[in-house]
Amino acid sequence: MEKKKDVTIYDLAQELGVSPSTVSRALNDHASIGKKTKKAVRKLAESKGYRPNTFASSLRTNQSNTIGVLVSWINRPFISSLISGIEKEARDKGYHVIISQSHDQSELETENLQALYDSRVSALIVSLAMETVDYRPFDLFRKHGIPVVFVDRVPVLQKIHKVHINNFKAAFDATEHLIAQGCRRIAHFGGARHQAIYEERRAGYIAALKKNNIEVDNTIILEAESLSLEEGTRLAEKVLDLPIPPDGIFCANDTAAVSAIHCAKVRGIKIPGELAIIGFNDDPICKIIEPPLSSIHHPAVEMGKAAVREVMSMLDTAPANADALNKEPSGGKTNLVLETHVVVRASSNRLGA
Amino acid sequence: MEKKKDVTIYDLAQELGVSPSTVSRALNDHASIGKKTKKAVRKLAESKGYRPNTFASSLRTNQSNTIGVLVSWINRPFISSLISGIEKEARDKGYHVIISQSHDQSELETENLQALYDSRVSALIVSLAMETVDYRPFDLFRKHGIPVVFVDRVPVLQKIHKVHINNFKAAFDATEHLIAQGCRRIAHFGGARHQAIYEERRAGYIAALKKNNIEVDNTIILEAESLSLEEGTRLAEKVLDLPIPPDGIFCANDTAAVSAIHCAKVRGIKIPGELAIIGFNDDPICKIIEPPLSSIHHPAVEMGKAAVREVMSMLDTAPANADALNKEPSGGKTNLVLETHVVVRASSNRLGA
DNA sequence: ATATTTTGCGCAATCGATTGCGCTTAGGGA
DNA sequence: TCCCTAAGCGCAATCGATTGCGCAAAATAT
Repeated sequence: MEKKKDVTIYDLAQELGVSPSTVSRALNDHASIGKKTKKAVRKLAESKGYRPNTFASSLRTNQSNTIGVLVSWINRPFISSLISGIEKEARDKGYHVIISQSHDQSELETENLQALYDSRVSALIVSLAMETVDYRPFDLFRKHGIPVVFVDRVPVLQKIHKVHINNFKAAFDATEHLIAQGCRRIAHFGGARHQAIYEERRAGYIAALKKNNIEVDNTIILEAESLSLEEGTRLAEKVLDLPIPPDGIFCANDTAAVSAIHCAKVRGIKIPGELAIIGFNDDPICKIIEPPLSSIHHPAVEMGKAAVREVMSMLDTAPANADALNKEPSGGKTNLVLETHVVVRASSNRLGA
Repeated sequence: MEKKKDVTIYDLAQELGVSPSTVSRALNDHASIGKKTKKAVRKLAESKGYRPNTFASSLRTNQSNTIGVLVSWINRPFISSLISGIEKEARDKGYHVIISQSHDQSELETENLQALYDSRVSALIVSLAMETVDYRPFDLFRKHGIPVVFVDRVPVLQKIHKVHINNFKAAFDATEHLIAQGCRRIAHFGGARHQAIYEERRAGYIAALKKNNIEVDNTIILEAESLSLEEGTRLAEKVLDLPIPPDGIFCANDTAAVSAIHCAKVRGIKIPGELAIIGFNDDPICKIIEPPLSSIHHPAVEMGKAAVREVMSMLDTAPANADALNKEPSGGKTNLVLETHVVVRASSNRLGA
């Protein structure tokens, strides 16, 4: 076993008979170093297998070239695709990605926030925990000029950077789709209303009803904590037990929609004939379940990439956080809205178009 | 906006009238510091919101408290659960997790390996890319005494640390289950054979046939590159087009099994009556598809956690990689095999047990 | 009361890369 | 030929935490 001490710029400097500063600048393509010197340094660095010590560099420059990612659960279809996109885009730009999950709990979220801050991430990409209503923990980053970009589950604040979709419109479209299929009594299974995305989906749903002169009936507008399979089942049974059950359901996620389909099938209710159903997210299960589930397609991977690009541009304009004293650090705002569209499948297709 | 210079141990030292060394040792609970001093230091650190600079610490100690994770694709059910487990266990032990994906390409895998090495991860957890047959790039870590633990898709080497399942047995069980259900002509959809897990599953399948005196027919043992939905469909059509189609299929993953189910249904083949099917992984879709898909349950989250625990114990026994000169660094080996079990669902349940 | 440990801390070097400032030398202009 | 500019590099400090060695004061032994 070799004792393989890593080679440093000092080793290179000594071997070339120049100073470490020169080596450093040569490697960083600094303007004040001669062509031939640069070439020589790089060649030797290459041949000796020099690898910069990122700790030393980070210590000096106080930046890590790392993007922190904070999400609820990694093992959810939408989130894992989001992260996949983030990782790819970030790595292409020479950044590392360090992840952590909040398990949808605000407390864990705050802890992880602190940990990510401690590890001096260059920037942060966040999809909020379901519980979160207090955004103050994020000020830690704002105060230090560290870019924060929210994705999907974004706070209801104006002066922040966010990458998301138009939930109102998507929900509106989904609902109008059901209406177009002839539904006149449409239920809605939503998520916690303090989370903007769910409130907006609900609002879009209601707007669509109103526009089409359909009465808004609160007895068929239900709210779930987590929209899990179990909760979906509970909600589905609730509305199907009603004296006048709905003839359509718009679910704020696919999981609950799947439960609804199961429930309906168990009861012998015809889908979409007697009950049309549409979900949200376009998870893989949509194509698997029977009947295939209509849904709102969500550009997960692209959202991840877009978030990274957003982070990069923020990093460019508001450089080192050491300079963050005078200029409002991430004072600007962005509101990147990605496109969604209704994916019509058998669960809601009555017209057979 | 505050200029908020981070507080350092020097600040604390000055304010307390002690030396930085004392502060450092007090914070690290070093034995040679008095009780009262420790208490005082900690209290001040707390009140001033001191946060250690991990770069400085890492530079000095040459270790990052970070675990690198290298997988094929993050957005796959099994992998995302694996990572979820890794993240949780690692963070509980004060480690960060930095992830990267190989997209199942050896080249990208090697690149990411280098990047992870450059970022001086304390240890590495890997699930191989489908393509990978050359394990030499991993020597980089071995040579420097950095623990490497392989998970699930592990190399066919002896002297390494791995956490996986008994693929042979799982496949054997799956196949025997089909046999027990009365199947006598069982097809197998496998993955690339140079990947041990697929070769083992294939071997387990064959062993089960032989043990039950069933002829091994190579025309119904197929191999796929990636076992995707599309490939699954292709393979399914191939065997169902045969003069004597199979009465059972054991798929090396659930995705391909889902395709098989679809194909069979399209052709009006009764499942499980005329064709019993079992998959592998127990992905969420198993419960969703109709009929529900039997599968091999894979403890994904637990595998992730186990891998982290394994890494930790390696870190304990073979401490700093600076000492790695004399003692064979990660010279030992581990072969942690987690339990799997057959989950019987309708797709293979002919006896109605 | 003197000698000997033990306890508690400080000094200063170190980890490797970065960078402001200044010096040297080559080249151009008058 | 002399002065000046700019190109090309080096010096040394710096980032913040860690640690081997050494010293002084307090505690215990003789």
